[in-house]
Amino acid sequence: MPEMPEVELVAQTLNKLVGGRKIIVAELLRERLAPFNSAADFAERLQNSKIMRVDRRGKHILFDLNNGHTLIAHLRMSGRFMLLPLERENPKYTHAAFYFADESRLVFQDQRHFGFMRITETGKLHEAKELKSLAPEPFSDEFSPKYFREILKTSKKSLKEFLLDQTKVTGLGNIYASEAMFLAQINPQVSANKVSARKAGNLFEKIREVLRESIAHGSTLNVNPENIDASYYGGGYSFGWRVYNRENESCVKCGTAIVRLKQAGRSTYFCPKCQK
DNA sequence: ACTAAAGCCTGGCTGC
DNA sequence: TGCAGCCAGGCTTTAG
Repeated sequence: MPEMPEVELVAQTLNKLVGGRKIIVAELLRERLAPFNSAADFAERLQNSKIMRVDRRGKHILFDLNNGHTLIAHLRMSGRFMLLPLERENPKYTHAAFYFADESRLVFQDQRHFGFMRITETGKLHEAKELKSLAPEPFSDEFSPKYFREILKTSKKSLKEFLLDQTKVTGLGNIYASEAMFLAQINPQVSANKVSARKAGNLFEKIREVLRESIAHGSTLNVNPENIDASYYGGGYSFGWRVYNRENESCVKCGTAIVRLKQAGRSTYFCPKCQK
């Protein structure tokens, strides 16, 4: 569900809330959450490990443990973390729980069961299949206008589908892909390899802009530990969408009705006048 | 090698 | 009020 800015904020918040804390006991309550680790293995690798820090790669959250392991977690559509006091019961759809010495616990809750976790050796983290084919981080030097122009040339997919491909560009999801194409005034149906160098350069800037803007909005929110994803469910950025979820509403630039179309089964929103 | 569709799940909303 | 059908910000797997 969340895209890169939301995952970034969740990771930052987790780092503040549980970074430096030691997991006394871990429970995998739904085995399929971590299909590559048995429940026993999962519990054993986390037990008595200290969370050194919490980071992000793409839309993955990484818990760096002091025992040579890293817990990879992906929220997918509906996953969320909550830090609960002892007296609070696990909410419905709690699939994992990590207990700390003060008896508070971090739970992972996921209504739609799409999220997943995996514990891997930190030394082999870059080999993990979830991470190894991800494109460079959007704010890294490696993700450059030149990289972006050249990778665009390799794909005949529609620009929208291309932007959602995490091996080409990492971090964008359905919302920010639409938003970035609107700001860059490019039609989402154009083939990736047909985007001109000038437009590609512009889109590159707009991708960074929407991500930066969203992080800035979310980070001003007061995040409730019991709902660590509050930054995007209740957050301010959803009010700032220019085209996303605005079918038939007026374009903020020219007043034309925003159009929704389906690409690869997903909704894309765009202004047919501004994005010819 | 590509692309398209199905699949994983639950729940909320819309329209009849 | 009930119910069918559609929708959901992600990603993988299977079929073609």
